[in-house]
Amino acid sequence: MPKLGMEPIRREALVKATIFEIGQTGSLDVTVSQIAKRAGMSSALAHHYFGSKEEMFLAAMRHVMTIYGAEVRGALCLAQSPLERIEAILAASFSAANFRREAVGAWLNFWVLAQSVPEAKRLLAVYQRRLRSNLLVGLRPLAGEEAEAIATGLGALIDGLYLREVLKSGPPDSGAAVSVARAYLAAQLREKV
Amino acid sequence: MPKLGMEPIRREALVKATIFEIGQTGSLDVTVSQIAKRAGMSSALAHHYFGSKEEMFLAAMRHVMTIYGAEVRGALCLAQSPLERIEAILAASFSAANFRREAVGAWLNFWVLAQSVPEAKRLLAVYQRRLRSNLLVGLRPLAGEEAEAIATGLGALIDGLYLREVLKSGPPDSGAAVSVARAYLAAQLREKV
DNA sequence: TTTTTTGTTGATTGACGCGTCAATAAACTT
DNA sequence: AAGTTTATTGACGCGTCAATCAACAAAAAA
Repeated sequence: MPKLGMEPIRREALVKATIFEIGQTGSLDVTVSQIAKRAGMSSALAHHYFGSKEEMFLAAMRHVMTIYGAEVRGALCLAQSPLERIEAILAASFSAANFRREAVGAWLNFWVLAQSVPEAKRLLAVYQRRLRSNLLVGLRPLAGEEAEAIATGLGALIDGLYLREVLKSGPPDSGAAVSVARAYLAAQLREKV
Repeated sequence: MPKLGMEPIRREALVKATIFEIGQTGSLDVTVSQIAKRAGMSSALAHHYFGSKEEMFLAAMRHVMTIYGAEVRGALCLAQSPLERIEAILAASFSAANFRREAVGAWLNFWVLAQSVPEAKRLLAVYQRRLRSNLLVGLRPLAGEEAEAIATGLGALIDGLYLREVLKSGPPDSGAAVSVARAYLAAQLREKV
């Protein structure tokens, strides 16, 4: 009994199922049938809405990055000072949400995907530019001309800390990651004076 | 025309071919036939020497990490001072060898593999402990008790910088990566005084 | 010399996956 | 009422792939 206007619903369900299955498997080795089943439809329908599996992956990637972007924006709008802005970004980057199996699987696999799929690389570049720009808004009042260099380091440090927390055995410790990032920042800023 | 003592030769050829193909494809989506062909033998022989594809991946991973370990050791034995030790590690981490397609593909995909294959996770943990320990030898004379914390940050920063250099479009700039790491170090050490 | 061990492969198996297509049916349009 | 668009799926073609096996070749051991 086909109801009209299913497209957005189906697409969203497929995107979420894609992310879930990637997280579950830990790799991009998921079948369209798996995804479709999880989303409650036939694989043919999945192909109807997204032309190919790759399109599903890219849509999932956009979704993950959109969510992360929204989290950061949400945290930023409460920030009152430059330092609070940076703290907000750190908190969002190491939030529990980002350490869920699905998010972890998504990020790690998107890094891999970026190697062979230009569009995936483009999306990652967008994410990095946004993060950098957000950091700079907070850093410029604190560090002036050195803000650029500090932002470069801090951005990389965030990714590296994330990677470490995610790959170590045992539950990730976001507090520790934030502390290290804070220490980096403190050292770089103190140098200013 | 079977010659004796082929096992080590075949295994090495397969390991190198595995790394090459992963780098070429940019993913773990390589077939045993591809690998075997590249290594100049039939896929059946590949299965004969390694029981399964996963074993090939793990052997390849060990190989990549062994190479990297050797590079670091080689650079370290020339180091005369604590600071030179750290510089040596940085140079090795961002060496041209590590930015080859094959090395990049290997590292990124091993991070993904670690999600689902415990042995892969274990190997990565070994690598991280070794890096940390190497850093500490250099850091302790310079930073005393704070060495541990600095090593944690520096280790993560190295991974993060590597990731950034690798994922950006255009050729990687190892000089830039080393500069950022050096700046981090300088800031953390100056704080001491 | 016979036997065993080691090296090697073509062919095969059994399974699985992506993407397509024809067919069905409900909802809108005219 | 007839036609069009949207939603939906079962079946399937065509290809792929990991792993196995039987069989053959050459060196080593007995």
